[in-house]
Amino acid sequence: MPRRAAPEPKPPEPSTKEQLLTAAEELFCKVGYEGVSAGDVARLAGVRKSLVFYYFGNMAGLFEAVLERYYAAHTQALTGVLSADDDVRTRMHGLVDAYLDFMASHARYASLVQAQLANPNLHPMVEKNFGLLYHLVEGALLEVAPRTGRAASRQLFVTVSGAVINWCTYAPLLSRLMGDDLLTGPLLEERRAHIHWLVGLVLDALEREEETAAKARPGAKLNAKPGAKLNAKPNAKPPAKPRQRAAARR
Amino acid sequence: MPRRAAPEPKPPEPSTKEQLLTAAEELFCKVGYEGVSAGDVARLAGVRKSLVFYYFGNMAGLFEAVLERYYAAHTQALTGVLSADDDVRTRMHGLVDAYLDFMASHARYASLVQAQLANPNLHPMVEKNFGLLYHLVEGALLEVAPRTGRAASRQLFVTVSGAVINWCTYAPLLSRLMGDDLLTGPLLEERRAHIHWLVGLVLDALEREEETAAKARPGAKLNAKPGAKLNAKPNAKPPAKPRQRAAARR
DNA sequence: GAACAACTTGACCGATCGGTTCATTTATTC
DNA sequence: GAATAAATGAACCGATCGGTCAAGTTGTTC
Repeated sequence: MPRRAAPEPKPPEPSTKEQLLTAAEELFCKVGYEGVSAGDVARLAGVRKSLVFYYFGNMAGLFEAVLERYYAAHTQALTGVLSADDDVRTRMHGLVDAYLDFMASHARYASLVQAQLANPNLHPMVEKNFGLLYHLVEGALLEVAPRTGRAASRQLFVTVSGAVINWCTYAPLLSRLMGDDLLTGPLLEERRAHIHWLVGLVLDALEREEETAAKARPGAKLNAKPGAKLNAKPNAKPPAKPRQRAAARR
Repeated sequence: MPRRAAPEPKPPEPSTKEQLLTAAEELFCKVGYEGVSAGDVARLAGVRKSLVFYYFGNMAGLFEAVLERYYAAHTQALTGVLSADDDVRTRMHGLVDAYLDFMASHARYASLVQAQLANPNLHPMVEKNFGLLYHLVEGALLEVAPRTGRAASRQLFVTVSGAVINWCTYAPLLSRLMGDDLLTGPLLEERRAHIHWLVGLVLDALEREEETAAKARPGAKLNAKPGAKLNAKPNAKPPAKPRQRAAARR
């Protein structure tokens, strides 16, 4: 049986380690960290249980390796959009597209991560990556949203990220209620349109509130962030640019 | 040691069964269904492990009993608001208040339920209760929202329910990032105001779309739901009535 | 082909798991 | 206070858990 492919460049067969990672990924996503045994993982990978400990030391090491693999893809999927120098509106719509595409294609992870986020003593790697995402997005939102109040940037973060991730975590259940798959085809596109619509409504309202606040304030007051302007038309469709990746998928 | 209070009306001390239920509730919420052993539950309740099986048969029975207890409170918390004959706007704002109050005070459950919802082979009791909530809320939303499209009632359901529940499931992590508790005090009230604001934005937009659609359609077209009107002023603050419970808390 | 490292196997360990069994205690009823 | 049923404690079971270990196989390098 072929089971090795260390430095040979020709046959890129998955190594035993990768097979274990893939099997662990599937099981962790299906039943959570607890509830998965080393024997389960090894059986699904078609190897012996002891190899789990040979490659990863213990179950926690295996879990970390799976998380590491996931967050590498996760970070790579979002960094481009978040670091672009477009205006906030474009960046937000781009983030929605990138985040939704990534979560829809890694839907099983969504449940795993959300279960971890709810865990009171969660893994430091999860906390680190979530905090990174939080500060990036909330920081971008601060350009157009106040720090506190009903439209606070932290509130928008939870709402928008939840709008993306909950669609994916509820997918197995909702697909049964709606009679079609939520993560591909028209229902995913409907979700995409919904979140873009919602983000547009919110940004429009923020722009209106900023305008009335500017009208009420005579001179140059020092409280609000200066020059924070949305440079796209109110509730216009998201610019065509970030849609290209979305159109490629599906 | 006092450990029984079957038909005696005088001392309402918690029975052993109730002590086990409470202990199980706490542990299930903390580490999920998997990851909790019968010995753990019994130890926390201060009784022997065999009593778990004496009262509940097996671990699955214990889990069902905990879920049953939870969904009874959950249903009772929402039925009043959902069955009221107020207009849709009032019902939606009332639902937000009731749901947010319930989830904030049962925050540990939020994680448990969300982890269950993400489970591909979830418990029938969870599916039943979620489906019930879905059909109730989505049905109410159908009075003002279309069945499909970017503003579909099903889309609004996921967005709004996620806006409530994610605040509670992310609470342990976000509280660390924000430096204050998310589930009590000003941050909870900020969340409440945010969701009400968001719901107002959405209902206003739906009203506007309905108006322009009615203008574009000359006679009495047969496609849309007739007489579906929001009978409150656009983006007015939610009526004072449903706030009383919210004001009573904290 | 000897030496070596990387990889793999299968047997094994103590601990804990869900669950059972049974004797004992407790409260209730007559 | 005897009888009875509910409630409880303690020991126990087979299975499985995470993890270890020594021996074996395989490919690489001289």
